[in-house]
Amino acid sequence: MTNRTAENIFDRLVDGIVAGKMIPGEPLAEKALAEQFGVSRTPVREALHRLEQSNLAERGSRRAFFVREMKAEDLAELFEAVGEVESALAALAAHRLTEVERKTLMAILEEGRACDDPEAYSGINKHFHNTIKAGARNSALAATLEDLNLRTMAWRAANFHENTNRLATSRVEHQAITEAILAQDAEATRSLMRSHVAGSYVLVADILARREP
Amino acid sequence: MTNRTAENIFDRLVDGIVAGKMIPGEPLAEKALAEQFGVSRTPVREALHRLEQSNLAERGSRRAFFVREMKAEDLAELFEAVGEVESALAALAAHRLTEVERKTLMAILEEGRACDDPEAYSGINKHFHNTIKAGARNSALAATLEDLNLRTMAWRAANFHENTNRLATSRVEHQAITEAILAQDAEATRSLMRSHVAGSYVLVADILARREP
DNA sequence: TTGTGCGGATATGTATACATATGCAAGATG
DNA sequence: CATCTTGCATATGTATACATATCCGCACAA
Repeated sequence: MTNRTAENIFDRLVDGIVAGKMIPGEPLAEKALAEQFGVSRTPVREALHRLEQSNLAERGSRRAFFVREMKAEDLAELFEAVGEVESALAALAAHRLTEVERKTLMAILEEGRACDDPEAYSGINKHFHNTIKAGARNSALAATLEDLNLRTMAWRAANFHENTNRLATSRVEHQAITEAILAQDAEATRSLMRSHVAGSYVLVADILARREP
Repeated sequence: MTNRTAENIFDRLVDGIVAGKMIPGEPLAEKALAEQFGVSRTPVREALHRLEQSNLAERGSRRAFFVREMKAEDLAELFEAVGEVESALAALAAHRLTEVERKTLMAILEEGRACDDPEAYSGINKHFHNTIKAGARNSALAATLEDLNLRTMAWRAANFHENTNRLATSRVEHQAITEAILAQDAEATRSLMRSHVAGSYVLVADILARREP
């Protein structure tokens, strides 16, 4: 009786969209998806509604769902929002990190220094941001960030693969953020984190500019 | 063929929870609600899922929905999150408000000065915050704030009715925030807005402390 | 008396049938 | 020939029937 089917459909749809297999603007018809996944329309409906609330799908006329179009403008807003929320979390973390987490952060920096593979570094990067997010001790804000990040993930992924230059920059910025956190300088932390996220957006903007000239 | 039924159920459930008519911890059984509203389980299911995503309901064992319990700790996190997001929006608005919006803001202050009725002031307060939210030109962040606010609304409402003292304080703080925005001082705006939201929380914390001693 | 296990009751998950609204196309009419 | 109207096709919204898992109570045994 578990909700596994609907959850499963949702996850598969998210994967499809995030991986870019489902093109923005593509219609998400209940019947077609139900047939494709071999289930009835009911769990598909549920998954689509969750997609809408996650802002990965939107509704057009006839109440039909579509993969959400991402205009350059929307993406810029999204990254700005991520920057604001993540920097707020980091500022809180500056005063709230436990000793264990501080050591974790330093260990992550060390690990990052020894890593030249963009793929592997992506994991280290996640660990870094997750540690800060957890250290802020605010689950409401953390959940908010996760929501926002879900929508930028596709772009971040595309980004890291194309650009190894970003790796070195990221390393330096992580270093600076860590230092500010360890110094419990909330305002510096906030400002550095905001720039860090904005920096990761610049590349995305480039990709976007090349796609829609 | 509109989605009116499910939407309607959702709104009514939100109202019920926000108005405090549905007690936290109270089970939300599909069948019972369906009978209560005179519809089938299908739209009720949809409404409950939306409630869950809005964090107004949660699931227990047996996958049943309950009105979400709000511990003092959770509420504190929530208000902190609201403060961070709303202050971020205000900081952005400091540089992005249109001339029309600036004048609106000043008009709202004027209106607030002439208002001693807490009920009416609540509307003016909303208008003030909405103007800033809109002026930030970031719909993703604005939507985030709305999500968070939905969950604090019940407490804010309870609050304003009990305390007329808060009205004068709010007026002064709005004045200060407006001045910072008009001066395009993003950092001052951010800091003032954060305190403003935190201040509105203090009263909620008092109510909470009296309820759970 | 207490603990374990089985079975019924019940609530949720899924499938399907039916209702209804929207869009498109074809035909009639000016 | 253009435009409006009408009807059908199709997709979503809702209701209901069926499947299945969880919980509770009762009985039986240690």
